[in-house]
Amino acid sequence: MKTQIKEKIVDVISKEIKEVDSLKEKVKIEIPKEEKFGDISTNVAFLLSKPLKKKPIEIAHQIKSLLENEREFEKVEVAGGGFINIFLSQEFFWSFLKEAVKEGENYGREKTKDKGFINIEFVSANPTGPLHLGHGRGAVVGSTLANLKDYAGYIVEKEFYINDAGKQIYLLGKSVYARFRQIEEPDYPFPEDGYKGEYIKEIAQELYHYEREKIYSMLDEEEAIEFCASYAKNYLLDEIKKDLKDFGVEFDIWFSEKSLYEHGKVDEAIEFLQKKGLVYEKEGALWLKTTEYGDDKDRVLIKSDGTYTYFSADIAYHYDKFKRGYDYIINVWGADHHGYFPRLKAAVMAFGVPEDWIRVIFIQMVKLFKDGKEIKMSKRSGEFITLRELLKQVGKDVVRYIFLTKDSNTHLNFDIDLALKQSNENPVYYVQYAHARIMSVFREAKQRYGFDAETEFEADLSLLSENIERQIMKDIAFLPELIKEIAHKEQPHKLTVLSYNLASKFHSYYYHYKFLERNENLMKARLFLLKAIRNALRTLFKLMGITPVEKM
RNA sequence: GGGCCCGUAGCUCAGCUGGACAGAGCAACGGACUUCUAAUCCGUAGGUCGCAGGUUCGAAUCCUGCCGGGCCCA
Repeated sequence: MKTQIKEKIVDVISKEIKEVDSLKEKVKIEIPKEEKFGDISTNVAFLLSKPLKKKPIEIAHQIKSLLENEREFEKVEVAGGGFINIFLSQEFFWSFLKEAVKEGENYGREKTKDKGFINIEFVSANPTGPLHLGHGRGAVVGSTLANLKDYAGYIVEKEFYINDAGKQIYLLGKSVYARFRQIEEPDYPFPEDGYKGEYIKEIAQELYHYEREKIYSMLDEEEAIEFCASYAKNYLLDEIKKDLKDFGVEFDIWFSEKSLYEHGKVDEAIEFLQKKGLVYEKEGALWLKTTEYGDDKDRVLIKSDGTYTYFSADIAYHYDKFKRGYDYIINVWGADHHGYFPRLKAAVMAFGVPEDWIRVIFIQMVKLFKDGKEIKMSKRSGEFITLRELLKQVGKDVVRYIFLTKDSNTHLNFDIDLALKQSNENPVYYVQYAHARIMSVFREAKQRYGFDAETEFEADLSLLSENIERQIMKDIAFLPELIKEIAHKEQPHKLTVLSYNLASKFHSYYYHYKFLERNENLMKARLFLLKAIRNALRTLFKLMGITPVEKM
């Protein structure tokens, strides 16, 4: 809608002021914070100031007289040294209102998926333990971003990369095996750097129960460790999948690192780069010329002992993604990996894709607070609060919403006590309450008047003449565009702001006006508006993965 | 030593592809329930946008230096 209006404005101006065409890119259409500045404002006059060698305010007045004749614009004003503020006509908003009522939780959603084919990889936790809060944050950001891109017309694949081939998995096997042996021989040594969490003992117990004979009959200890590793990995992966599902996160692809080796994908990728002349040998190792693509030094693919580096596996993984034909890919990583990005990007660019084909969203740390104190977390020592525990304590909606309130690039302090409070310190309830209240009004309308707001009905929208009603209509009209902007800029955290603002306007509306009026036409008109609000809220909730509760 | 992120109201943070007096929530203070759910609403107060320069008609926003906190690498 903003783009439509921009076209319109530029078009009208260019009839008299040709210079505007070349500035089109820089023309900004904004939705002013303050009502008195209109529904839409633009900075064109400032931009034209230089080429026309006139004061912005003079140009603004000239433009005003041009725009005033357009019927979409009810009123045009000049203010603040050259801003042009435009008030849109009320009829303009009605079509959006009707659309919101008609389309439910898919209000404004792009109907054709022609924007592109993309992949978003997130969480990708090692299957060596339960998910912690950092993973949770990544899961929320990743899944919400996927929802946003989907809304905006992309075909999105969500992917989880399973690191099931490295040292960690071996160590996991060793740890489980040691706990297993300790059941009969309490003195059996536990590996010094092993995983100390209680869950290791649980897995060992399970193995002892079902596979005791089998493991003890294995002659080679390494074989037993490998068996334990594989068992534990599957066990933990199942747990991870379950946790994610309960958290409202599902994946399309579970990609195994191990499978890369098993299917010779690493060699395949290296060969591909070799043919491009980007690989060389030095000091017995095989190197990739990542410096050709902006990395600060070349990187090893195969070490002098003949083993692959983790980097080469990652290249193979991304080579696989490259061949799948995505328009671009997004990786959601913990911020501690930022140093790794330049070399991966370089390697990926070596395949022949543009720089922005691969994007990374970094997730900063989550610090957990309880009773005003920080709870330090460490996987090795086994001391941490898992995502599961947090979900059990606080609930999915609260965790998702709070994880979304901040830009993923800033540290997040998660205060458990605050999250547990069912009070106005907790914004999730505020937003959900708005939805519940509307549902309550609908129930009441049915009971009192036998009026079912869920069925299709007509309403005289001209009766929605209160100021707050106009404001709400405006919010609803602009919502789809704002969501798409958020999708484009990859800023899922802004969804919370949109939902909070809409809820806030509704709460105010609720307090000041009655919806179940004796005047049937007025009632219908207001219920129509309420239905649009409810659907707009549902649209936002769906994107954020929050439940639209009917009663609170 | 090098790199990345952050520093905005008492607290938690928006705003940062430059624009209208710097915003919100919570906390504080004062008001509003015979009403469709007060998990709500209405109002008051609160800020040298870390510091110093620079670019610009205009800087929280861009550039440089410094200070403070975090993370990664060596």
